[in-house]
Amino acid sequence: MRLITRNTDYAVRALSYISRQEEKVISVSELVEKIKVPRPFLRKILQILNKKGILVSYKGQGGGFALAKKPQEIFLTDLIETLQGEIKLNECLFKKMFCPDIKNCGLKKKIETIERYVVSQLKSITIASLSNNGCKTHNC
Amino acid sequence: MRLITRNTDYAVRALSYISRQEEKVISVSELVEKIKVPRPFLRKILQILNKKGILVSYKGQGGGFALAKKPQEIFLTDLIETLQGEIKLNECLFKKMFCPDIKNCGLKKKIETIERYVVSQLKSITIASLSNNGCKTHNC
DNA sequence: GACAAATGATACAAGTATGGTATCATTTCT
DNA sequence: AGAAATGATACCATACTTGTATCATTTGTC
Repeated sequence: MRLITRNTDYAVRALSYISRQEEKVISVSELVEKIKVPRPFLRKILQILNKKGILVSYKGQGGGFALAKKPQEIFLTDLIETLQGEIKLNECLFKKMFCPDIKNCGLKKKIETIERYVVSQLKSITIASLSNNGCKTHNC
Repeated sequence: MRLITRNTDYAVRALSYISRQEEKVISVSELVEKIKVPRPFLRKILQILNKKGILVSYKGQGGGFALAKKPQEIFLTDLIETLQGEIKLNECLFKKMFCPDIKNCGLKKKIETIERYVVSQLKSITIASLSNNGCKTHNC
């Protein structure tokens, strides 16, 4: 059970790298060379982040990707939700089918509490905070 | 990203049902009928729990499964670890390969903190607590 | 002892998610 | 015109989840 999968991890690395450069617009070629991730997969990830308004893209020669927001405004939760789907730890596996009293389910309540905590913690992590602390080139 | 998968869920239902019966030994046939889960899959799950010492089994006519521990001593973490593997939210995806300073990685530290909280919360959940609260027949 | 009822062991398979590749179209700079 | 970049999209390999199927073994009852 992983909180963060590889596409989110790659996204963090890429965004983190971009945020540390003088030039705003960074090409996929440069990213691939610097953060060592598979090129076609990274392109797919960056295109998704572009559509979601986290990156802006520039086509043509000299083009590439730039941050659409300040690094301190890009939250880890945004990346996880965009690339892995909604953060939802408490999905009841039997829905309305059998469960006679879903509202008072003890397990569900417990997991909802856990989920709220996890989300609040992840929200406190931004690209800015990751770039400034710990390992700068690879956020493992 | 799910904290609890279906096999753990089935295990919870089965153990919870067994804990509420007068008779100690319950057959798979009875469980299948009462908690409505696929028979061969449930058998596989119960066999695993038997090997792990959470259940004891009795072969032959009139046989079945009984709890090997008191309901308040069977923790949700035991079931998750047995059926889904170690609870490990913080797996670094790049290991030693590239990361220059894994010890000080800000993201890793954050996720370790979250993991400790999640595990401590799950440890507070037992078969006993699930049987006594909320929906009794189906722990959704 | 025969038979039925139960679990033990194990191999197989469908469905889904993750991680990744390949290709062609489009835009833009020079 | 041509090169360099992204956009869109189809495809593929692998692993994990969620099962199914089958035969062997044990045990209680007649």
